[in-house]
Amino acid sequence: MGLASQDPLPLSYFQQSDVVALARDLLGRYLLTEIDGQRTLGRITETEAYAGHGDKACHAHMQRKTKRNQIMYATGGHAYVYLCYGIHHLFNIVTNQEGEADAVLLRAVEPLEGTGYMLERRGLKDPLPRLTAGPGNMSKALGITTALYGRLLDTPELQVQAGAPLPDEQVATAPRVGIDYAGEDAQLPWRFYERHQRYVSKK
DNA sequence: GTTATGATTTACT
DNA sequence: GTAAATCATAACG
Repeated sequence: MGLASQDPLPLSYFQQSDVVALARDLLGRYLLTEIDGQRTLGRITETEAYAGHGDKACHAHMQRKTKRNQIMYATGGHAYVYLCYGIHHLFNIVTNQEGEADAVLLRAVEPLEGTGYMLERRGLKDPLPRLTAGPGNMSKALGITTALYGRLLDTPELQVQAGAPLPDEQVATAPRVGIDYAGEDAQLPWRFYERHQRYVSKK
């Protein structure tokens, strides 16, 4: 099995102030989970940036603070997981400093390790793209649920490793998905994904 | 207390 | 193309 193990990126990485740049930079890096003793590793292929109070698509728009989104106001490096449509556990990484409610939504990974666990969790026989493409599918494959709400991303259970950042020519941008209610902010090109990659939710 | 709804996915016409 | 699934949270009264 294993690729050589890597150290997790330090929490300071997630405390950068430019959430859009960070969403782009996360492409190509490795997301590791070890839930219930099941180790899975995926290469990040799709992300979206949510820019705190000034972003109409963000749960923290206009400084909105609720029980659900309060962790967005913590320091970068916390996990923000919430249940969407009563079914899907969507996984975000909180970024920036305390008081700045920015986050990056992780939407897809390419399976690298523990694919058997991912297939079992998803009820699939083959590693079709939908195994880990799409935020709900990705979380389910990696065992991420709201039980991880507020967890720091520097533990054996949940971490991001350096991986191999993507060169610009392999990065595509697009408007974010499923936020038509956000008016003009729905047009912002804050979705990032790897070109020519099958483990991506939409072209 | 009651109601509306969603940063989605899947199945079906 | 449309619709159902499914429920914790948020908004409202």
